[in-house]
Amino acid sequence: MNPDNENFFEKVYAVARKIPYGRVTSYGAIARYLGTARSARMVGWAMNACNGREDVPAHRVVNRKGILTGKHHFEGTNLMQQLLENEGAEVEDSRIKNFGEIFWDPSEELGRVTGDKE
DNA sequence: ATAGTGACAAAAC
DNA sequence: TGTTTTGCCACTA
Repeated sequence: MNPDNENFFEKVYAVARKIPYGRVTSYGAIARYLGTARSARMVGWAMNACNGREDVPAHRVVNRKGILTGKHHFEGTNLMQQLLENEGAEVEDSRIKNFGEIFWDPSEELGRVTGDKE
């Protein structure tokens, strides 16, 4: 199946699901991987729709500052933060302290296609 | 088809 | 230095 066949949202979910445990990424990173770097807002919006999708770890997706911008959309007030801390992330004041350490870039980890990097 | 929105991002002030 | 504004693209009404 071609991911292109899926809607933009589905693509976002696909990448979000690929986020490894204890890692986080930014909306822009996902958007860029999808080829729509300027639609970072769409990524976040897709997350909003993913509210009912437990398959999508939206709590691992934050803005480029490592701030849990979308925590307001979760059930509790700090549910998103709790989940991240549970995964080993150092979160304080709704912000990931070691964001730069656990940051996971899809375009880097997933690598592009062909597998032939060089 | 038009208008409005939205969990971002980066530039401008 | 922090705050404000625009841009951006895809989706919904």
